[in-house]
Amino acid sequence: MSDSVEEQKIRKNERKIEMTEVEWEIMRIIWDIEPCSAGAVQEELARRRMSSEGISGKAYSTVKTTMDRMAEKGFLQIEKVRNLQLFKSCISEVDAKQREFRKMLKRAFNGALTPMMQFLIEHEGISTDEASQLRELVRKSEEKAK
Amino acid sequence: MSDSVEEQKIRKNERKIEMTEVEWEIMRIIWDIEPCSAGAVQEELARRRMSSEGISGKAYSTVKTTMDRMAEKGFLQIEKVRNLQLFKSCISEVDAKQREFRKMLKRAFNGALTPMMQFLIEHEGISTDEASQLRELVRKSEEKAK
DNA sequence: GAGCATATTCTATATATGTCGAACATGTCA
DNA sequence: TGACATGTTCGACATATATAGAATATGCTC
Repeated sequence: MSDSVEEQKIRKNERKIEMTEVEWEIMRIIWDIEPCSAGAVQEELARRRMSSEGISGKAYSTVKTTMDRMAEKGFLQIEKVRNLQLFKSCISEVDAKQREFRKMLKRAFNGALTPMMQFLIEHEGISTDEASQLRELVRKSEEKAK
Repeated sequence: MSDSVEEQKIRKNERKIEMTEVEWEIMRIIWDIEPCSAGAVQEELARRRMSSEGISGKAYSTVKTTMDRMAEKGFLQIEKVRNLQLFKSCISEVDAKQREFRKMLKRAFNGALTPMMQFLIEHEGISTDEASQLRELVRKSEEKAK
């Protein structure tokens, strides 16, 4: 029994949305320069990759295809101006970070913050500086909560 | 110009190793009951999925295929006993957590801890309880570092 | 030794992702 | 108006992942 087109669409929209590495690279650029064309993103991507890791960029069509797919997934929004397309983000940076963080937390720490913190201190070599900074942050947040 | 088989193998081994969601599910079980057979993992997976999310398990062959691939990737190790295979983990829980955490940190926070902490306090609604617990942890870690 | 239970291997499909070339469209400027 | 620069669309292929049925092997029990 094959599903109807409708059912497939529903499944498609319901499917868990995760950003891949390349998608993150693109999103970061979009957040910086939106609204922008695919070409602009492709160039900026090449620039960043070159300067940060010395690796080559990607072909225009590669970037464009990825961006089109991101639009389908609801990460991006396309606005037509004449025959051009301008891309804008549909999710905020905060939102994306939150999703990424929570995914990690769920996978690796059963969704709980405290065990993660414990882990950080035990295994991630949190520096004294970072620790006191952290303590400061926590103190402030406690104050604010009062 | 196509690559030689050797080159393909090298690329294969060099490729970035990430655990997918299903692989995490399986790894968690392995860490708990290793050394173990694929069948045992499949049964335990069904049990956990049912009790935690009320969703169905997966066919034996699905689990087995995934586990074989995990062995290829170096997550698992197969030990033959007669005609049976016993699986063991090749990476520790700590190691896996570390990888997952760092991947998230790199993607979403440019690899730096402090911005992540800031983010947590601002957006993840760290509770007063968690905050003081955290503060306690930090205090202890500072003492130890002395 | 025949058959059952269990395990392994092989094969196959669908979807996602990464990658890109080629063809086609169109606004601009000499 | 015709060439060029820039964009868009289409199609294609490789690999990864998720999924699972079918065929095959084999140890054990009666």
